[in-house]
Amino acid sequence: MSTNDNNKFQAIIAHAKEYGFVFPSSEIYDGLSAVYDYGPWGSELKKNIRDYWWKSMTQMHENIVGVDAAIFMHPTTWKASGHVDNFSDPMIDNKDSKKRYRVDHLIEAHAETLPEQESAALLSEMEKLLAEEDFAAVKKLIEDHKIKCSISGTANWTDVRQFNLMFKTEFGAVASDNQEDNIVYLRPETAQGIFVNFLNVQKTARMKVPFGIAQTGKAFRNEIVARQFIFRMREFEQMEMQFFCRPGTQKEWFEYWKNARKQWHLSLGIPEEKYRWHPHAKPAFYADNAGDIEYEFPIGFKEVEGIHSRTDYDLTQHQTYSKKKLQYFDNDIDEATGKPYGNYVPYVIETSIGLDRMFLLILSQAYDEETLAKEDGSSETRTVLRIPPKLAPIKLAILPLTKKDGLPEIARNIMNNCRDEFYCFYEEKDAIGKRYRRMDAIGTPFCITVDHQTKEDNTVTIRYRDTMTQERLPIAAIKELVKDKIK
RNA sequence: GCGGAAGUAGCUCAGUUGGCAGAGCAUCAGUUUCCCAAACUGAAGGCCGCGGGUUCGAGCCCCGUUUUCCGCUCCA
Repeated sequence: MSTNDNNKFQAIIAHAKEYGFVFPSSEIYDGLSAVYDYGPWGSELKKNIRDYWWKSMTQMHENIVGVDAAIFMHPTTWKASGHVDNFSDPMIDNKDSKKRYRVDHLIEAHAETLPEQESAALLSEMEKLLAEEDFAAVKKLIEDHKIKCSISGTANWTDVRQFNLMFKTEFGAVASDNQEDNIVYLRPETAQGIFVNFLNVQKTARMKVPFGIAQTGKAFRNEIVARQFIFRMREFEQMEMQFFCRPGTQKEWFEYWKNARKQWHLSLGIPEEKYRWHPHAKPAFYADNAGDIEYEFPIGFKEVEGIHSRTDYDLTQHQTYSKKKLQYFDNDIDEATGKPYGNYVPYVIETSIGLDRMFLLILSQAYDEETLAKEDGSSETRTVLRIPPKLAPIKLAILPLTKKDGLPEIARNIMNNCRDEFYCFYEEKDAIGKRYRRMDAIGTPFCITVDHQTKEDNTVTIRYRDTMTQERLPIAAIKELVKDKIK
């Protein structure tokens, strides 16, 4: 990462706050670490990205429908998904080397150096203590076995700490005698809300495999370190689609979605060379193929979207834990046997994109400090957000050149005529140049200016954000022109 | 969580050896302005992150704390 690019990242963060896109959460109380709020133009931009994704998934695919599942889910959901067991790893730090270890990895590595019997005894003791969450005893176990850090060679350890990646909260007003009964989790991914509704959706919307279920919504992960602005937050929004297909066809569907998702990104006019496909060398245990779509942020190539072939893992797990059949009866004829494919648990291809990351992607791609040569030979800087018009928070600014001679009235009429189709913004304060630059800074792609000629022939000028060029056009043509450009 | 740096007006930043809290831009009111951050006049804006300490006196020195950034660490 070059210093320059880091400066650009800092500039984007400052710009996002200054112009009402993203604020630190609870800022008057000194903020809350790694939590952010979206401001007036940020919430519009975020909504537009979400809408664009939603429409491209549901409206544009006859075999994909949406759901909006609750954030709270039955606690067993997370036992079935594996999050309860795999999403909390006790850690320990060596005070000398500052190296952090997962406790189980540290002890297992030591066990491998021991004779078989001792090794087995150590591991069973470790598992017993971890299951009881007796971390003081786990630390004693490490000390008693004189387990050392491979870097510092010392056994100078911190206490064992647990990092639960899922947030817990209490459910219901009255505390139960058994507190465990009251615990619910804030979902760490939206996907499970889709899986548990698999049959509800399939039956009620009369979907036939292959089909997909889309969902957008908040998810929560108590990251050990959450940083880099809105790139890694503890509360974030996902846009996920789970695509259910016949077992054996998952490879071709994986390729299909990998390509389709790439095309979605390119449809926003973002250059292909800013993207990279990163295949996972070792996919998670439940997946048979996985990879990420990475984008070159100012802080380097980072994951924006993951595409995973999740096999039948999730549905099978929920089937086991719920004791409910989660199968699909496929009436299509298998050419190999001449009979219907029959009952099976579908395989799943997941596409999962971070809405906040996509937001940061759009900002990173759009942010530009353009140097303009002035007539007197000097130069000035124009800060402009080249947001794709279809995603821009404000589509059209309507500006009377002066605030008298009846120009504001004409501008107001144009505003009233257009605002039901797209987001318009009216402003009569300050010199026209300053108003143009303010619109540049929040990414408004088009500005209409009403001048004295308007009173004579009902024409106005339209000024384009990216080129700063202007054209004259009749008032009657404005609405269609903008609608066409934001399509 | 560890190490380093930083926190002064809405924003960007000055602030001398420890001696009255400052500028530009932005904001508000008014005048003037016919196309790219215009000019003039005036106004408002501050617990100098927070809490202690040293001192006659602290934005400045010391300790603690918090937030942010950078580097580790972690990451389905």
